[in-house]
Amino acid sequence: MYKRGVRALPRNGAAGNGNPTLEEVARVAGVSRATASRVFTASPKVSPKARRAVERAAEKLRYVPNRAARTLVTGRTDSVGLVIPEPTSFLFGDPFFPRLVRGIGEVLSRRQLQLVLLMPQSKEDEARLEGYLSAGHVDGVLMVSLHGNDPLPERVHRRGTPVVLGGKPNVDSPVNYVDVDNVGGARSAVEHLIKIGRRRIATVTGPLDMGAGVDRLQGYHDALRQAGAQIDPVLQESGDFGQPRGAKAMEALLHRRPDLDAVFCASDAMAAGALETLRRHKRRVPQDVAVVGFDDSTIATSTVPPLSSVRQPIEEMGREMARLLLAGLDSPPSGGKRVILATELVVRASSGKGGRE
Amino acid sequence: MYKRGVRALPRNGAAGNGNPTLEEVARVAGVSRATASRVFTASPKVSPKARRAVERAAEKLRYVPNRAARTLVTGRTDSVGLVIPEPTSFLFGDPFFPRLVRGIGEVLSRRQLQLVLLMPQSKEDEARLEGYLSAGHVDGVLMVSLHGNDPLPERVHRRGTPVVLGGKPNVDSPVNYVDVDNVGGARSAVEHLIKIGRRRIATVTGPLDMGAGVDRLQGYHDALRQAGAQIDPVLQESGDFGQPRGAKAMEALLHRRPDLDAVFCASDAMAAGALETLRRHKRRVPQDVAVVGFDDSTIATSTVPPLSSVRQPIEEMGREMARLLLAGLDSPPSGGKRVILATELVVRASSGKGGRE
DNA sequence: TCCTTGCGCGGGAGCGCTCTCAAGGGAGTC
DNA sequence: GACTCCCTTGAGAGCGCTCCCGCGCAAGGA
Repeated sequence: MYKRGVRALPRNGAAGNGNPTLEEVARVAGVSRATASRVFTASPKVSPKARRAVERAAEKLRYVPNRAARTLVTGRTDSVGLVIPEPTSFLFGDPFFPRLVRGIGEVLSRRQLQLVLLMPQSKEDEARLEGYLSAGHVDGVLMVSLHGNDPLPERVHRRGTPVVLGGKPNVDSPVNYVDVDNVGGARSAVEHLIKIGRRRIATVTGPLDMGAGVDRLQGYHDALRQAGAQIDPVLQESGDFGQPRGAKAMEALLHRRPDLDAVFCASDAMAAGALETLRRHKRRVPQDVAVVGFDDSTIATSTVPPLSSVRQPIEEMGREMARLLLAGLDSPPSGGKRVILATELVVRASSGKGGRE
Repeated sequence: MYKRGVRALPRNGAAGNGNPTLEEVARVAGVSRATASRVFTASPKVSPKARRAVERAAEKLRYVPNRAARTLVTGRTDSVGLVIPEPTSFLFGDPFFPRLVRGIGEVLSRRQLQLVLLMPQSKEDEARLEGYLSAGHVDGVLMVSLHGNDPLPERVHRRGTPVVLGGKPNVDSPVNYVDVDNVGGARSAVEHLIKIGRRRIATVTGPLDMGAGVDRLQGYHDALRQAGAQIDPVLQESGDFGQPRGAKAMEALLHRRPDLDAVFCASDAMAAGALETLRRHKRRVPQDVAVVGFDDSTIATSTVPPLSSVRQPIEEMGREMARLLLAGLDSPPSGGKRVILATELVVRASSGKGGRE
């Protein structure tokens, strides 16, 4: 005898997981499926009585709408992707990542949107990513800090999915972005060094294939120029945001200009490295050499002396990215919006009183 | 005349987004939808010829399967949730969060699973979360570091969704978890202090409503006991993992036991605070007081002197969590699995040579 | 040559939901 | 009292996919 499939039994699939469906809620509430649906889609066309009945039934059955079914018909997924390229996560100072995600989450959760983390780890992943993002698996995309000129955001944007970048893209692109005022932050750091009487101000830059690296160098130049000072390439050394490179860069700077009296480092980690080197060379900080970092990370308060640093509104950046994306979800595709958030110099002992002015 | 709906036109919804469907791929490939489907579900029952035809058609049309439709019928979502309670993200040293997520992502991406970040930010969010997790919106759940005895993981586990915790739960629970060997790490730190000749070893604990806090204190006790030393409550001060509390706790300890000759801090940030206080009190580190931290964060290398610290395999913890979850997805619900990962003491100047032994 | 075996394939149902359409019924108007 | 209007409701189709069922055909055994 043949084994025969039994048609009447539910198949596997979502039906099998024991979750109540809208159908059941409607039955318990004594209304049609359509009316029950209207309650959950916040449609206004439901009588108070019917609404109450449905709400009670839903509560009783612990009903939770099936997102897949909803997505299938509406075309919305109620989720947004956050793309973080592999190398990025390590460059960031301190609690950058959690703070950013927190800001994003704050705004998204008010709209009941889920955040899907996408971290391509190989070329293969990256190739798949564009398809994934464009296929409607997410309603919008947030991306942080790309190196070089990644074509991905622009491609996805063109395919019609709203995109917001965190950090200025290297190339000129029609994609919306939010950035902190790296130029202004660096400028205020260097202006501060000038104001406390420093004249031979060096800098350790970030990686110059990143917007943040370029802009912080720009701010350094701006401040010097505005003060009528000359820009001396000998006072400039490039780094990678990491502590060891900071130490090495400081070594090189001291070798070339033993008489430098201040250094602006494009990250706190590099500034910590610089402090190390300065100590080894018996330079007093801030008396002989004043030091300012960037990021205002936890490192800044743990060094000796504590680091003056430029504070960035990371949470706010996350929030603003999410807000910009939400605006893009509601209205037709737009581009070219940019939001720049102010930074703030926090002066501590590494450039503070006790100097020689 | 009435406005009449035009039935023939596609409605809004996923059909409107211009993405090709399986139907179209099948048509182009000259096979049935069922056969095309078999190609994408990696079913073996497809002739090489048909398979090639489908693959070519898919490539040509840039076909990406619609996840919602697939989920609707299979009941799988191919995504897992990562739950991070609000207060948590701030407690963690340094690059904890990115490193953990990276480890998780490494394993998940090999299986094409998406990571959905869930950060309940209010009581309301938390209430919704249980429904969300149990309703089949994710195939499994990863959760990190809960305070107190959060009933959520156990509830979700009981409702049939695989769960893996990062960090030991406070209460005894049937939920799988991965943790680093906090007890062993702390023990090795204190044993090291004993070995370099310290006898009055104090500790600044973490929050004692967290597993990590309790276990690190436990390790401190174990090491002392094993060395035949007495456990003196006067040498013990509680903290919160943060730098300011570390500084304050050190103050209290020095006041009570001016003759202490070592301190083990349950986090690097607190150790940095302790160094601050010791400096103010003109204690030399490590000559007068040796200091060891925990986390081996970026702070550890930026202090003066650099901190000895206990290194944790964070990426590996993420990977192991993901692996454990994958195992749970494949096989029937299981519980009670636990994986403890070894830690490693990194000795630097704060407890190193130049001491007085 | 006929029958068995099994592999590959297509037909078709249905997952749970939203949304359009049209119908029912109560209130308001002349 | 008859008619109109609007507010609420239900029926039904269909989103794109997977999987069960059974058919047909080629290969192997008798």
